[in-house]
Amino acid sequence: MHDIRLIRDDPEGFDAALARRGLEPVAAVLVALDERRRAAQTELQTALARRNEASKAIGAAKAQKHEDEAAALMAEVATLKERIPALEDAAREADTALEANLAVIPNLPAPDVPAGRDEADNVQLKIWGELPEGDFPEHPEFAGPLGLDFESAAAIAGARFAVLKGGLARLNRAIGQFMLDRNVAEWGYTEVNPPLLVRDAAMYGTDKLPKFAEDSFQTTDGRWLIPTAEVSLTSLVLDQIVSEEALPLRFTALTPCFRSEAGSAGRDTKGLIRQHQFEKCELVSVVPPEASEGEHERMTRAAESILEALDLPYRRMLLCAGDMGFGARKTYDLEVWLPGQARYREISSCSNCGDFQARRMNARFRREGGKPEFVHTLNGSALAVGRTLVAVLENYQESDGSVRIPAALIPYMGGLETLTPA
RNA sequence: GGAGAGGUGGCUGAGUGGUCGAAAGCACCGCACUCGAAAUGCGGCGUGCCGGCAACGGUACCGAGGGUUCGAAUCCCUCCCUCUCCGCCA
Repeated sequence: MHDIRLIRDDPEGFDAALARRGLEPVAAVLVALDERRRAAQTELQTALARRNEASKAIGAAKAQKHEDEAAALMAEVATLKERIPALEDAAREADTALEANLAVIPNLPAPDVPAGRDEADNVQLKIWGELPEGDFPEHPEFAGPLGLDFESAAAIAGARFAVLKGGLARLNRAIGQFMLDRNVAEWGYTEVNPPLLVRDAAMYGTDKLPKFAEDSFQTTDGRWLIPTAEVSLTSLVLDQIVSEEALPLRFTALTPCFRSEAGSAGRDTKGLIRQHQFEKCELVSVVPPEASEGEHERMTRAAESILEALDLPYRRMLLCAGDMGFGARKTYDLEVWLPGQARYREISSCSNCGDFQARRMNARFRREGGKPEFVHTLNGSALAVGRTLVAVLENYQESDGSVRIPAALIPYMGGLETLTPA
């Protein structure tokens, strides 16, 4: 959510920043809505002020038994009363219109984010690890005998679900546990076990509503299945004023995530890359404004360090303005090398949202003796478990159909060093 | 699921429909006293929005949304949440 006052002060700058995302100018419309809103509010407040003043006078007149005076004032207020409901409606309507228009405008890109339309304009910032040489099969081609079962999943739940069995199921669990432990022990995040079903307010605050309702699943009682633990974790500060000393807040959670994948029909239909349900280990940081850039680097390093610990080749991409998510002002994507596809695929996305989400959810902090200020929020995956499983399978596969277990995961596998086909 | 109680400022907790943004206490800040501190005394101490260079003024907010009234923290309705007891349940 944007601060209308900033748009009012610099409409050209606002539109210029939106243009870097490839969006049309909207400042003029917003400023006009804001002028209408303020005019309506001022008119309403003037009427209310007179009503309040007269009502007090009525009380005073009655106390002194000046019934004629009271009756005259009551007649005046009666005429005001006819106007006030219409003024209230106008003010509320103008307010709602501005709010609705603001709520669907994405965050502005940070100054150091490159302009661009889509992923073709993203910038590779670093590359890590050695790529394996040769041709390798994709995981669906060899993971069946290891316990990957799409047929059962289709029968039970439909397309874009998977059943993992035996050692593969354990490997998936090992990956998640490993990540969660690292985020806590190495990077100081607080482990959280959050609700997976949330209210509208949590979805709205983390900018999943109103624009992306069709991307998530909703329960019959109106709650939402979280599309990412970012929603639950960031909402821990919803409507809060935290003390400055409490910051930074760093939360991590390993949760299932649910996505309808509306609009991705035909994409990634094979394998575990794009599922309706997957696990992800999420990082969320809540910091003072001046700390968010540094925190963004730190968070991204936390995610990278997991790939390094698993010895998975990856690269870090700086997303261009047009490829960033709705709430982000700057995003790094980590892309892991998948030998089966012979390309890098997104496995983590770390975003600095600035005060964009904080405004939507009214999340603030107070400096010593100061007024409340909006916090900055950040979120990142460290990492997506399902895609990490794919990366491990494809990078650690052997020609005999077995898969070696990365050294860091062996303790989590009860000492098992290799997955062998059934 | 059934029955009941309740949601007031950072916290505790008052509040007969009018002068209530709201007593009092705690916490916090400033000042006085003190060599310093404690204790004590005095003063201050919510947030959003609108207007204003500012001082300041207006308005809204006592869980949320409606309603009654000249006027609502207070009366009425709906919803949300918390707690207690019973039932059910991993």
